Amino acid sequence: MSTSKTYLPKDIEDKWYSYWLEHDFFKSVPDEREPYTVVIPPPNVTGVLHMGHMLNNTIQDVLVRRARMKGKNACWVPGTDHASIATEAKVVNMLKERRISKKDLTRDEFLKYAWEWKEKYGGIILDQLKKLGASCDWERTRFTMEEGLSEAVIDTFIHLYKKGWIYRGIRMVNWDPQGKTAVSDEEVNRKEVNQKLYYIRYNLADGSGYVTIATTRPETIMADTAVCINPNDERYTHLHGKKVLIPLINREVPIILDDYVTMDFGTGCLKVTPAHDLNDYQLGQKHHLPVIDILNDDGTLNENAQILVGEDRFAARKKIAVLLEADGYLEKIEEYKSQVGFSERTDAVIEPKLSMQWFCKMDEMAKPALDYVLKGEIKLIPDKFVNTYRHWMENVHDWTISRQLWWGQQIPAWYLPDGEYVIAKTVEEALKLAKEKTQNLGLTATDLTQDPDVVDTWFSSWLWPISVFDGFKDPNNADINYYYPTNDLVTAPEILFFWVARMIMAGHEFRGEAPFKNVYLTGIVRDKLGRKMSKSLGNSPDPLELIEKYGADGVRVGMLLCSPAGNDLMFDESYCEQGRNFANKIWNAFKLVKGWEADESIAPKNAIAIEWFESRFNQSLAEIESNFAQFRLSEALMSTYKLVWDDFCAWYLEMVKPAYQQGVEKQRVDTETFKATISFFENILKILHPFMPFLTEELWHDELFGERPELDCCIVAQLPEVGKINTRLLADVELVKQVIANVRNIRNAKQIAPKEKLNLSAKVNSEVSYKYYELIITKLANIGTFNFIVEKPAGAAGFMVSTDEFYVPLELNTDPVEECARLQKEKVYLTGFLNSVNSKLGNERFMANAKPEIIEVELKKKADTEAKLKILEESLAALAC
RNA sequence: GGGAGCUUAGCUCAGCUGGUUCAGAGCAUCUGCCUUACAAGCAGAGGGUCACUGGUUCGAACCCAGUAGCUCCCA
Repeated sequence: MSTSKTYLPKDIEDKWYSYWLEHDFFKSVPDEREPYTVVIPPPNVTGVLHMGHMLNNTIQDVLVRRARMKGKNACWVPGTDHASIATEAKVVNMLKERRISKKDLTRDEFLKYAWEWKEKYGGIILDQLKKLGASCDWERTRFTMEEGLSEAVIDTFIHLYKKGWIYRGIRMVNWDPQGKTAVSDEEVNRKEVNQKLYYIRYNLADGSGYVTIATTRPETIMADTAVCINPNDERYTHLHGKKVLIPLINREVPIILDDYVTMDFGTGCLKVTPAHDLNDYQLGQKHHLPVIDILNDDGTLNENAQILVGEDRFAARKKIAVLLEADGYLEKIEEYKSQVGFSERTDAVIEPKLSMQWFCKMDEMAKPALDYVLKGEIKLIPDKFVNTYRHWMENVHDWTISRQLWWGQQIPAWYLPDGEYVIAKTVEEALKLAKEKTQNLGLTATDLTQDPDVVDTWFSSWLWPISVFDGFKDPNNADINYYYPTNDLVTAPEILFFWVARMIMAGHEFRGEAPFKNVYLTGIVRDKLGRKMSKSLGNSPDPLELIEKYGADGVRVGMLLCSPAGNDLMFDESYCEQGRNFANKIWNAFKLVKGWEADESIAPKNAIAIEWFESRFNQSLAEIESNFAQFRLSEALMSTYKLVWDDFCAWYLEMVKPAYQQGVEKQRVDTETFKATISFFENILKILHPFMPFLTEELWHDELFGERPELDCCIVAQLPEVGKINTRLLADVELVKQVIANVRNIRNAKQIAPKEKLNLSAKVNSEVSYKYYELIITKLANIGTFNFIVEKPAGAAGFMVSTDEFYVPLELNTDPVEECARLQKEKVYLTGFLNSVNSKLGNERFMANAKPEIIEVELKKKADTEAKLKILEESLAALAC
């Protein structure tokens, strides 16, 4: 082991990661132990590691490593998501660079390229997770589009279709003209955008005047099939039953009446465009209006528009404004703010579009999925998300599951020449069904065409906790029976509905059981200024560079230090720096102890320090356990941090550390101290391991801890159990620490060097036996002689700890005036405090209502304060001031 | 428009059933130290009208109402 002055993570991280892999420490197979299962939220196969993944996977790894160290059979299943839209877009771009157009390829040719791309670039992210130390069972790595998982998707589709929960229909969908596919409501982000509101005149067909309508989308007027006014609008009664001409193309459309129209918005006249607006579509259905679709799939205008054919919708908007203006149809343009939908995947403006799509009914599945959470069978952490979850589940819409893409599971619907369809897993089965359906025995496979669309990616990831254990293919296999339901799911709140809710639905439908017990929702990683980390802002650090700079352990600690459960975290590199410094602190504490050697001939003298640290350790351990039980990871880490840095390094090691012995290679300490310290250190390594796996594993194997068999590794060490806690000792040592701090303070104030010994006199008025702690006090406060007195000495700097008095005789006499002022100030404070306590105790209603314990506390406050005041008075009298 | 949440030290956050010596932590800051493990360190210190206004209570950071600001979700 190197003895460098600082911890150098680079040398050891790869070494130990490989060691763990080679010895199958991450591997899990069912056995008699209790399982602990986590399935990774599968990152996009196209993805690269970002800060959100870092946080998410650090948390999962801490939980998994802890479970492993608690003797559970820990299984963390990794994998990736095929991410239809994102991946297909990447492949299309790759092809573009090679001057190949998707249009010129057959489906099979395209998929060949896509798989090629996936093999080459996909899954980089999983290798990156290894750098972080993720202890996934890599042999279980799954991919949502691999054969078995795709089969599960198809079976699920058929199952739900047979139940009548999947149907086909013409609906207004959210169309992404860039991805050229429908997307679900959940994949549409609404943003407020500054728009223009165009006021356009429509001439009445009979030439008797005109009406003015207001619209943000003038390019769609050619798709209008009516103008609508509110029947109660008195301004327009003269228009009832009339017709108007659409400007520029002069097509005649009726004026219809409906109280849907808001009279005070715009002009009170609404253009009705059923093909390009959801509300207009509903209005059109009600009034039996025709539907004229003037847009192509890519957002350009088609022949139905008659003018501006081939122009993009936004270019057309500008151009038509010019045309309308030129012909005198444009009355005015106003600035207007409104919500516009953007595609989550491509950020293109969503176009409402009528199309034939597949839908999955949600209402029946939502009910039981809601119950799991409301009844507490699934816990959401933090629980504030329960409300959000309920709200969504009670207002759930049917799920648009078809996507006009090739990368994904192709919908198992087969169309017959007459437009009818059958749902079947294979073309053979489809043919059989088709023959039954049509009674036409002459049908052949070539008469059937499979639906070209694929299902939404979430339609495969909602099966993830089941499908990774092959629970569809083989519903009774050993893995699924052992690992399902999983324990904890760690994910981002933004996919609570996309993914978490639907997994619960699928879990209930296909296993009759919730897929997990706890859902830990992490915050969003933001920068110091609270902005979301994003590529375009360039405010996201590269996680791998951070690991390079601060070590994986440092970064893990940094992530957790700033991640309160459920709140967004304002990430800053300085947290990683703190993590690195912590690693270094541990490294150096280790170096200190490694420089020691047990010597039988030295009499043990640190029994008190040892007993104290043992109690302190157990106290912290209890705290850490309770924090973990409540998923307060950040606080569990902080308790650990303080235990190690403050209690172990700053106090314990300083208490027991031998004075420097010159001329020896190793510093000699008594055997008892040596053994205790090593055992403490080993326990500290254990509780640190889930947070800092690499450093702890490295130190674990040092010869200081003795010879270890090959498989005796920190990663599988069993966490210590909470042992006995001597609370009296802990309380006493707190007082002892105060004595030491006060002496140090006097040193500081009087500019006395730490090396110079001081004398200390104690006038003990309480029950505390300071004699017992003499060694600790003299060592840590660097005291020459420590004696006990009954009379206050003259010319000494004094301080009080609880009701005990301490004096440090100084060569330079203390200034009596200064001392007097200090005591007076103290007296004023204590008198005020006593008054407030007395008034409380004198209050009849307090005495009548407060709990007895509280009254007791107040009485003790009173007694203590009175005792202190008495001592103060004596001191003041002695100083004659 | 509907709903949820937040506001405590310069920053990030704890503060559990209203009650433990005038509200805690980490970081940052200030002062002094290169003290034979660690300057990525050590010792010590300072820093708060618990967003605001009112109410309930013997007692409020905590409960209630209102106000302001911020965040998120849904339409």
